[in-house]
Amino acid sequence: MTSNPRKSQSSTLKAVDELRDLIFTGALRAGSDHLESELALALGMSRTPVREALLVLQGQGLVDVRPRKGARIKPISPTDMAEIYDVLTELESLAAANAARSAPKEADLATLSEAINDMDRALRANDLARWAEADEAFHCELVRLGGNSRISQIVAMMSDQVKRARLATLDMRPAPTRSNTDHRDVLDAIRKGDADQAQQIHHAHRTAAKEILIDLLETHHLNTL
Amino acid sequence: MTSNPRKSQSSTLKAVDELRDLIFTGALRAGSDHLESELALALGMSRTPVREALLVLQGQGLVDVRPRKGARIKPISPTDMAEIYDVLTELESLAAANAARSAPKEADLATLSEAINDMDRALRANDLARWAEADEAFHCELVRLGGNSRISQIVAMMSDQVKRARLATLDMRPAPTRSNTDHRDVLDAIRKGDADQAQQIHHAHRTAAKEILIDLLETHHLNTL
DNA sequence: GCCACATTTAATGTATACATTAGTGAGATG
DNA sequence: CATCTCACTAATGTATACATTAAATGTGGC
Repeated sequence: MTSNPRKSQSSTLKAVDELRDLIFTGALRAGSDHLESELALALGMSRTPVREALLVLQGQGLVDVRPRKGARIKPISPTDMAEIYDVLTELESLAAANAARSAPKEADLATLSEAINDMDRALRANDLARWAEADEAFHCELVRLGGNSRISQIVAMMSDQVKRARLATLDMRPAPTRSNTDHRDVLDAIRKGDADQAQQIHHAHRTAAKEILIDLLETHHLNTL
Repeated sequence: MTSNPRKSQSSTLKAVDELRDLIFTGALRAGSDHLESELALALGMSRTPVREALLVLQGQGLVDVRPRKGARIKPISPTDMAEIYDVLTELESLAAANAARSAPKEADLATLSEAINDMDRALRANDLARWAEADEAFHCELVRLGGNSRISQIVAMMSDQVKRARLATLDMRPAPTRSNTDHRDVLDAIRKGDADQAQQIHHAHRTAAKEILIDLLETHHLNTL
């Protein structure tokens, strides 16, 4: 029973998935233009599902569909990064507060705790890619615990928009050891049910991350990642 | 030169506009299902642009496309309302703070000020529909002044999701006179450049609105607006 | 009379043909 | 030589034909 659930997906959904992958990995470079027919050929399907997929991706802020110029893979500027991190900061820390207020049982915090441990292990192994993965899992789970599905959705969308830029700058950043202390502190605050503290710590955590990233982009003149 | 810009729009965009109108006015009732072919017939176009429009509307959280059951107009429950207002509260008050920090000139605040006056006039004339319109203009402009385009986008999307429910409950609510004092206070705080105060007042303003609405929905058992 | 299964059907999913149109470049013209 | 026009091209936008498939319906066996 190793059936691949993707097998039964519609071409449109497959196109969305595959295009997202191509965008995240940089196979479709930021700022580049792509005709519908070109993408259809590459994905082995007709233009119809590709068009539909591009509409979806446009809704997710990943591409701009520009008639007769092709779909442009949206680049991320330092300004974009600042906008997105401001949204993430605000909504994630609200989620952290709500998570604390919801008085979760220890079992509910297992995933969060595991993500923190994963980050520790990844850091010790100097495996930044794996650290990034666990970091994303942490933030995703934290927001889920907040219990607001719209916040989860928005945070996922904003995270996707900066995913490429985050990966590209991963090895330019100082080792995120401080980051993990923050994560543990947030978890502790949630355990204690201290909503204000959870919110405050997470807010500071994200604000710091924002500043590091923006500085990085600006000093390296990375204006279109 | 009274050319209608809509005239040149694609069918897909026209379909998006028209379907949104039908949803907001309630012509397409919350919770109802609609086949692609039915909508295509109603809009006088083929299924292709209707399908594309439905994908866009699904991205905006206004419909759910469910294979073989038709597109369902998403209803709003009290829980949805709470989720959405929490997002609006958080992001709008951040925008208010940023607007205050941006030290806008008086001319930049003209639209905001005008919206407040409109609300006053509408209240005196007992014209709730016009008050609602001006209220929306106020919130929209406030967020625009915050200078974060993603916040504008998200706020617009969340507002759209509750638009029907807000209109439907308009004449059940107490006269929003307190609301307008809040608006003026927020504007004053922005004028003074007091970011914290702007944020705090607006936060309280939205939180109060949330509680009034949720109470209303629950006492009237309006579970699927 | 009820359940399992085949058959039908109605809706979506996809490909393709066709219509439309923005951009391009050649040629004429000042 | 610059520029304007017009036809052409290539891309999107739209309709339609066709493939697929989930649900509904009926049929036979038990």
